[in-house]
Amino acid sequence: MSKPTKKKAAAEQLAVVTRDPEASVQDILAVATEEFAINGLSGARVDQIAERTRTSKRMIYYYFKGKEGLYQAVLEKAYMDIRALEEKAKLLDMEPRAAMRKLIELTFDYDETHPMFISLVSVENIHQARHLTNLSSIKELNQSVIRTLTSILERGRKEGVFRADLDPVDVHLLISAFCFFRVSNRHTFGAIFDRDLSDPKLRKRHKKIIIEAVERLLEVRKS
Amino acid sequence: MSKPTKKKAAAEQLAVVTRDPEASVQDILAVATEEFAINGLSGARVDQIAERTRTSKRMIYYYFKGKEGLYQAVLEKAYMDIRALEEKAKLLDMEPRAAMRKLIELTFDYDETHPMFISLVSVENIHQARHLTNLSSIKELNQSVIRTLTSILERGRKEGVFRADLDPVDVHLLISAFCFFRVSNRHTFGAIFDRDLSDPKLRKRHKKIIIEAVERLLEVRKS
DNA sequence: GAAAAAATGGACCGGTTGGTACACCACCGG
DNA sequence: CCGGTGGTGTACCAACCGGTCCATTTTTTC
Repeated sequence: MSKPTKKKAAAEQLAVVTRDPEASVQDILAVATEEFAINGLSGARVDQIAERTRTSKRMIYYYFKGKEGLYQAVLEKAYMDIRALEEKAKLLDMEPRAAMRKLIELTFDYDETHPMFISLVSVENIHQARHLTNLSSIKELNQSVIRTLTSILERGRKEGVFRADLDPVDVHLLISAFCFFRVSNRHTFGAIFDRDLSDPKLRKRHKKIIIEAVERLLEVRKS
Repeated sequence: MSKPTKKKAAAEQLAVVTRDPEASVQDILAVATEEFAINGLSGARVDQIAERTRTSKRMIYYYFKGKEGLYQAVLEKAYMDIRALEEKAKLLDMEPRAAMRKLIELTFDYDETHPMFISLVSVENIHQARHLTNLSSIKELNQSVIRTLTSILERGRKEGVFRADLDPVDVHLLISAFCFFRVSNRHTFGAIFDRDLSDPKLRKRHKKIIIEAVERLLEVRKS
C-alpha cells in the first residue's frame, strides 16, 4: 500500500505530483464508498462518483473495469477494515466476563462509528450477497471474531461463570443484531418512535442494555 | 377496500370482468412490492413492473402518479399489514411473562414470514426514511406495539416479576433488532458463517435464545 | 340512451447513464 | 534520448428508462 516505489519517491521529492496511480485508486474508492452507501448500487451514478473524484470517469473503468467492479472493490475494502477491530480483540486475554464485555463494546462502537459500512452491508443484503460470494477472503477474515468469542466462552465455561450450551455464532448474532440494527434502521426506527438513536444519552443506555442482556444470558443456572 | 360497489357487484353477477380498477391497483401493488423489495427503489424498473402486471405502464402513472408514488404506496401497504400482528396482540391479557413470551414469538414469526417487508424497510433506511416521513399514519399504527409492551411491563412490575428501570421502546428495540437482523442480513451473515438462517433447526434455536435473553434481562435483581 | 367520467392501450420522447474510441502524456529502462 | 508501457482527458454513443400524448373503450350518471 504505502511501500515507496521509485515513482512515488521521485514525486515526493519534487513536491509536485503530476501522476499518482495509487492515490487515484484510493480517491475513487473513498468517493465510491460514500456514493454506494448513500444511494445503493443502482442508485449510485458513475458520473457523479467521477465528478467528485480528482480524476475522471475514464479512470474508474481503467482500474475497476466497470460499475460492478468498483462496487465489489468498495465492498471488499469495507469488510477488510474490520481488521482494526480484530487487532484490538487480541487484547482479550483478560478475565472472561471482562473480555466479553469489551468485545461487545468494541462491536457496538465500531458499528456506531462506521455507518457507511453498515449501509454497504445493507445494500449487499438487498442484492442477496451476490457480490460477496466472489470474495472468499472475507470469510476467513470475519471468522476470527468467532474464534475469539469461542475462546472467551470456553474459558468462561471452565471457570464456571458461563453456561456451556450456547453456540458462539449464535451469541455473535445476538450482539451483532442489536449493534447493527441500531445503526442500519436508525432512520425508520427514529421516525416511527420519535427517537434520535444517535443521541449520546441513548447510545450509552443501549450499550448498557446489550451488555447486560448478554451477561445475563450467559449466566449459569441450575434450571 | 372490499366494500361492494355497484361496479364490482355488477361484475360479479356477470362473472366476466372486463374491467376491474380495484384489482388493477392491487395487482400493481403486489408486483411492485416484489420488485422494490428485490431491486430497491432505483433498481426497480417501471417497465418490468408493468410487464409483470396484467395492466400496462400507463396504469401505474394513472393510479400512482409516478415511480416514487408507487414506491410510497407499496411502503405504506407493507407497514399497514402489521395490523395483523396488532390484532393478535390484543390477546395479551395473560400473565405478564407468558404475554411477553408470546409477543416475542409473534414478532419473530412475523419477520420470518415477511422477508419482503424486511427488505422494503431496509431499502427505506438506505434512503434515510425520506418517504416514510410523509406517512404520518404509520407512526400511530406502530406505537400500538409500544402501548402493548408498556402494559405488559407495567403489570409485570406490579407483580414483582419484572424490573422497573427499563424503557419499553428499548426492550422493543432489542427484540426487533434480533428478529429483523436474522432476516435482513441472512444473505451476508449466511455467506460469511456458512449458515442457512432459514433452517428450521436454527430458527427454533434462535427463537429460544431471544426469548431467554429478554426474560433474563427483565428479571428482578437485588444488585 | 346519450353525455360525462373513469379506465385503458400503445406508441413515442427526451434526458440520463453506463460504457468506449481515440488521442495523448508521463515515466522508466536501456 | 528514445521507445514502450502504464496512466489520463475528452468527446461521444447507444441503450435504457421514467414519463407523457392521443386515442379509445368501458362504466356511471341522469
